[in-house]
Amino acid sequence: MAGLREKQKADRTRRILEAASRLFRDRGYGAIRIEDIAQAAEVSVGTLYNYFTNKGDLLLAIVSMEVEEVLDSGHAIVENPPADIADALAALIGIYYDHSLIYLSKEMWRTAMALSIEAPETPFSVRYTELDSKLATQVCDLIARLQALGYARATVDAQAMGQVIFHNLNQMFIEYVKQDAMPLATLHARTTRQNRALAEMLRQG
Amino acid sequence: MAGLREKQKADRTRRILEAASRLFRDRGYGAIRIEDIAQAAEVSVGTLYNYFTNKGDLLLAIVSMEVEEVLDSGHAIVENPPADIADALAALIGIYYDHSLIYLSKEMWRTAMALSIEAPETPFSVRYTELDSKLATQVCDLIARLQALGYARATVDAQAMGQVIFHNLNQMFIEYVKQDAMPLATLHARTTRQNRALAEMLRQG
DNA sequence: GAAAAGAATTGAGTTCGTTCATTTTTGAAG
DNA sequence: CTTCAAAAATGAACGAACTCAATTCTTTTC
Repeated sequence: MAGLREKQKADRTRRILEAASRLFRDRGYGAIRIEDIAQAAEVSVGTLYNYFTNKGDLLLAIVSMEVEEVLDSGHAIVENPPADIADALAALIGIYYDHSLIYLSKEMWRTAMALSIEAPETPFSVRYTELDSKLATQVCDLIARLQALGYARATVDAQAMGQVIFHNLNQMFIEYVKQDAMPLATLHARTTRQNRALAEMLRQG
Repeated sequence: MAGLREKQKADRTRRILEAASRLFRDRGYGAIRIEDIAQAAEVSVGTLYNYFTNKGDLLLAIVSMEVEEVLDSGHAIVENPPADIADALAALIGIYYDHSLIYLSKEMWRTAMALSIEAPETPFSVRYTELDSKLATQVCDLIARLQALGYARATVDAQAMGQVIFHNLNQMFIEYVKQDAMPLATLHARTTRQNRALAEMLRQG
């Protein structure tokens, strides 16, 4: 099972991902050539293409790892949400937004989101879209949980509202990464205003 | 004012836009080379680059014309909206969605939206983002109008809600163009469900 | 342990978007 | 009408992503 071939394959994958991750972050996705990554990972250009379908898919593999972490972190909030709807949304969205720029630059996010729209059939584009869909489900789960706990009106369509809230926070994040000058605080402030409007309507009573 | 130089410039711009529009639509954005467009428009490759910063910006110029039309059409709905909130939203969004594939293919939309995220500083990317922002404002105006007419609760933040609704319909449209197989009817059905949930909470009483 | 099969690596070659030094065209001045 | 300067057009050259025929490395078989 763990023959030489398997081991080498895993090792090369790791080296490529590490090299690409560091180079993209330090010098920018656009400034890095495939040859640079191949050299840093000590493989040939052709080999790199045996492991990832193209430059963009390599980026999406890196970004997907980040989204997986965020998805994990969000779980705790859904399990045990703050009693107020606005607070609960703020807590979950805070996790999403605050993790975002720890390992990835705005340019990397821009490129990744652009690619997931432009080339949605690529392996890691499919993966990224799946993860996005799971994030949406997580927001839906939060709304349902708030309803179950009696913090939100039970009559509203939790799934529909969860999707709306997720699509909004997603689009707000896109606007944020589109403007290099925009600070994270502005993103938080704007999203909070929108979620307050939604929370007021969702609240019991 | 209308010297030979001006006339030739306008004529070349028109020829380039027409050629690109037709070729992108008929054979796909990705399948068309800059040289193909230049040949069809009877200019050199270099000249094409004097008129548009790059291939993507040329596409965004074409898409922007489409968005301008949609924005115009939407105006009438805002001025004179149906009395029910869900109906009013359906009417406006129907205009947006139904116009979308008359002149543009899904691939063109995918590429255009991807580019507006990936390269937001390019001239027609800026233009496209402005138009998007005007569409958002149009939705906000509709909500405010419904409030003024007494069809929607006056206590909710019309601007925040308008943005949320717009971001949702935008994201739904992205999901639609990402899947070549998805019919327009599915997009309508899904969005209608979400808007129904929102409309119920927005309704007076 | 040698040999054959098959899997994976390699880098030179191809393609296409983009640039830029040169040439051509236009409009203004005398 | 001629001359000159500025604006615009041109296409050959460049750079980078991606491909593929030839080669090298693993594993399996006898």
